[in-house]
Amino acid sequence: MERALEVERRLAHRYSEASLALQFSSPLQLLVAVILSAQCTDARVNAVTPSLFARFPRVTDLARAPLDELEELVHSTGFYRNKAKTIRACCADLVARFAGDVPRSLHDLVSLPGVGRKTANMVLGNAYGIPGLAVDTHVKRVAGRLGLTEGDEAGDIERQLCDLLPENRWTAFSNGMILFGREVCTSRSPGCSTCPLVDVCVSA
DNA sequence: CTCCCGATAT
DNA sequence: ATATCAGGAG
Repeated sequence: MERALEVERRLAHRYSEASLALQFSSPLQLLVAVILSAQCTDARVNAVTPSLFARFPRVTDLARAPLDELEELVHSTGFYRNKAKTIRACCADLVARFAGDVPRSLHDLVSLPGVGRKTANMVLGNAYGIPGLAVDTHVKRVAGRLGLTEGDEAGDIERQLCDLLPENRWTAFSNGMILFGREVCTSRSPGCSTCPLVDVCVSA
């Protein structure tokens, strides 16, 4: 399947190597930002994280943060009760089991409350430079339309895509697919008229 | 499979 | 009005 490599090459040309719309300045901040990004735009997350991290700068602060205060700070991202609870529980777990550090393995990351494969791979790739291919709603949709993957299950799609690409391209690929899915191949409209991938797409 | 849930584009 | 948004837990 040469098409996957061609798609990756064009996405890499279109976007810078580690292009990510979420703002963060540490692995912990990225972890929290990705938890907040569930069913929410990155712009909305970026609007709340500065005040969140100003109020609770350290992992120990987040681990002991009053729930109602946390809920208020993340309210506009939706699912705010779950997210507040999850962030606090996750940070408490980081303190209890990992000396307050964000782990560098998929196994450990996924063991944290509120952290699934998508969040774990995002942190591995973008905070640590460890190969990780995050499959979110955009990657799932765009890869399916391009004809790179079959099926609808995220874990399945992750495996298929990882098989098609070298490890050192996994993170850039998923970052690029996500931005591309936001800008061009959106859920509402594939945008084929201005798509730079029409010639390698089975759905165009 | 359902629930969590506000903000935005269409 | 409604579909969708960098998901994960029970």
